[in-house]
Amino acid sequence: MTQDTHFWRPLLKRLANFSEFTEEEAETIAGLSATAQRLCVGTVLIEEGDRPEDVIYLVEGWAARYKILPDGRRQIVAILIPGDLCDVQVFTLKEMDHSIALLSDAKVARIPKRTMLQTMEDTPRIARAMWWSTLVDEAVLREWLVNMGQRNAFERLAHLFCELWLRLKQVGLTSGHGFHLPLSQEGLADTMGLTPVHINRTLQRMREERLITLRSGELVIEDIERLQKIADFNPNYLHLLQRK
Amino acid sequence: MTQDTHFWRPLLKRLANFSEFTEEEAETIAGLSATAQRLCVGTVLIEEGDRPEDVIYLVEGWAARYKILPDGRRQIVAILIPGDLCDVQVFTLKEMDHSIALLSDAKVARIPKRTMLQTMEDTPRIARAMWWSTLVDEAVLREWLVNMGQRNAFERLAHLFCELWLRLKQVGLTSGHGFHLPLSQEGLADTMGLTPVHINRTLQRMREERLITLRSGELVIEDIERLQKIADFNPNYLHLLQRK
DNA sequence: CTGTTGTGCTAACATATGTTATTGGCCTCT
DNA sequence: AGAGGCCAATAACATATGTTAGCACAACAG
Repeated sequence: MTQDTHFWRPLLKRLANFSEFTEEEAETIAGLSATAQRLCVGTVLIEEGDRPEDVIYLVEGWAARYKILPDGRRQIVAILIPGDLCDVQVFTLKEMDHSIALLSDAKVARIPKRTMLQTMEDTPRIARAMWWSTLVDEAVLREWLVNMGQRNAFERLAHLFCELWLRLKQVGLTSGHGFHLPLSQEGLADTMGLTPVHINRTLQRMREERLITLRSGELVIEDIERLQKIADFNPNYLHLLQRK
Repeated sequence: MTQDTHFWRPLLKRLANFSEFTEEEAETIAGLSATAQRLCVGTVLIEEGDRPEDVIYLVEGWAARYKILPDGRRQIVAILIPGDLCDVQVFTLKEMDHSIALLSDAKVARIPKRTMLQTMEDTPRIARAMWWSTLVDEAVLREWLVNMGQRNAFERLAHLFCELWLRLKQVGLTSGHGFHLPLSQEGLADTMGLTPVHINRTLQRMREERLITLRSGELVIEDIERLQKIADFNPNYLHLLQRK
């Protein structure tokens, strides 16, 4: 366990796209949990069928929501980055219909059910902001569906990179046009509904065309405008305030 | 405009999967709107970029959420059937990131923003049920993503048919193992991220294998167990009470 | 009655992506 | 220092799905 008062920065930054909080509200959020836990890559946070007793808050590191098919294939249906909450509403649905696991070593905080429900009841503005973030998650799912249904491998990967870059920038985790991407080519494949071999081919082409650099988990987007154009990337679905 | 006291049956049936309502609560829901409007196929209910002032309730007929790409391709990201609400939370996000249009002639009721917000505030149990239904919509999106990412055309279509059958049964719109399917092969293609030609091929194969009959918009599932097995259909994501 | 339009169906061919296999680099463990 | 494991890279080949085109039929409008 570690202590760190800056836990909640990224969440507050994200929610600020919905509404600014007062000092008091920010403190309420910061009071949801004071400690975080270090966990290592691959740790399964929540499993399909579970009825979790906590909301998990991702302080550092990446995680993924995914489903496994009977024959072992895996589809990642969402990527979680620092500042993301795993299912604010986890108590509304009776049972998890998917699993969540860490994509990298990470630091997570747990918010007990009671605390969460009480806070939502006592501070409607915070409750609304949390719901807002759930709705944004849903919007992202819709865009991913468009991505899978209508775009080819090249456009699809480009779109993912554009999205991740914006989301990471929002919480201050980019450096210039680059960021740390803790996903192997197999992880990317499971995200995009493609095979690792084809992800590799596609990455090679992106490098050839001088769109990106990717070495040992560090992605640099060399030409973001062209990448966005290729992906037909329109950030409206992220519902950010600053349309940039 | 027409009057009809049974408007709200399908919605109440659906929400019953979350919680039973008292007589009084049921009346509150029925009081959300007393009139419905007939509209014809293709009518666009809400367009990307809109800031709607009403929640739309689908009384009869089908609708689809979709996004259009710059080159005209369309991806359907959700199918709405009677009893479905178009965005309870429409006022939480500032702007629509997708459109909704009718897939058939339909009857819709409009619930004014004020009424909706007031009801959510006054009757927390109803509010929670509405949120529950939003979460189920999100779960469906996740399953669709798995469908697109991991299943081939045959399995994918099979999965869609299984889902639609269950959802329609829930609101009493099936007859035996059949139901009315107001989607052309092009509509199915836009839903599955495939071409109409390939949808046709796939339907032919389903007929050959005696899985379905489909003639002039009437679908009959001839062997539902086999279809579910092919699709690897697990209804848990619909979060129904009766696991059937 | 006749043109028009939408929809379903089929065929021949094109291509994006999957499959299987091999290789080499880089860690980590012993 | 060697053994084992994970990951990236590449090649040769297989196949699911896309593309383009054409025909038939029903619904509908003039």
